[in-house]
Amino acid sequence: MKNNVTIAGLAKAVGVGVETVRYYQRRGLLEVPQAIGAVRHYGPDDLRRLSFIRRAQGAGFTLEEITELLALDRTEDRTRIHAMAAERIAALDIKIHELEASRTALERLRATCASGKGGACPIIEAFDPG
Amino acid sequence: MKNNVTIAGLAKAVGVGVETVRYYQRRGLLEVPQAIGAVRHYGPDDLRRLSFIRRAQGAGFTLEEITELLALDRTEDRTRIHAMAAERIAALDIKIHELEASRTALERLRATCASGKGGACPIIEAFDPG
DNA sequence: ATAGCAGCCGTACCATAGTACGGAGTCAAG
DNA sequence: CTTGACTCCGTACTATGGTACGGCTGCTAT
Repeated sequence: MKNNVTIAGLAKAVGVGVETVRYYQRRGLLEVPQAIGAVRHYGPDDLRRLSFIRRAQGAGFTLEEITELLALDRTEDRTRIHAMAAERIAALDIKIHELEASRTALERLRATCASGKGGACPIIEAFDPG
Repeated sequence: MKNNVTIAGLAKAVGVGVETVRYYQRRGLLEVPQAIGAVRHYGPDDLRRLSFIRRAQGAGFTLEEITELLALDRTEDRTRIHAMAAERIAALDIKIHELEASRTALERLRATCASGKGGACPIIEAFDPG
């Protein structure tokens, strides 16, 4: 488990900014590693943790929830983890359906307004039956 | 086209707060109707417009984009409308796939951590192959 | 006619998730 | 042994989309 990159390397590996990493440290999502000399060095653990944060955000968890998930990872409170996962899946299902409905409405709008000219292209009505 | 509700009625009809309606007025998304006496009254047009704003938000348009859409509704610039719809559909497709991938990962996590006790319940790894 | 709720207005404040900035220290190469 | 890039740190600022507050006024019911 060699610790060999500094903050910029870590950030780049996950596609975030240095300031974002520091922000996560401040919020307690990432721990601040021991400095070798005056500069911190990061290893694979930090990388996996940071990747996880990003993916969890993609799943719709807030940073606060992710903080809790990371804490749960240490305690292994399965009940709570299970509940949080289930809750998020339910929210995702709703969201996905909403987005699909929006997509349908937009597709309809696109089709209606595709022809060159003349006639109605009713934006406001486009979402009505959605 | 009778104008018969005040701001609270309008807000309630769409499920937003009065302050939100006022906020949209300030941003130019909703026009401020003529006051009858000192109080504004809102009609079906305002209702449709406000509903549209909410639905468009649901489709992922920002308030700024919605402002543009509402302007386009007057000019009927089909090309621009078409482009905005297409752009948003593309973004929705990406988003929907992301959420579906997240859902799969969460489902896996939920399954893994469902059993009562013992063994790993690896939260951080849950999203890895996702 | 008067209490009290609604509406109106401007301004201020909130949450979330960063992003920027400026100064000081540090490390590695030329 | 200096230059330049990078790090560290605290603080401040940003964007987005609201939400709250307080003073004033005017409509309505009792």
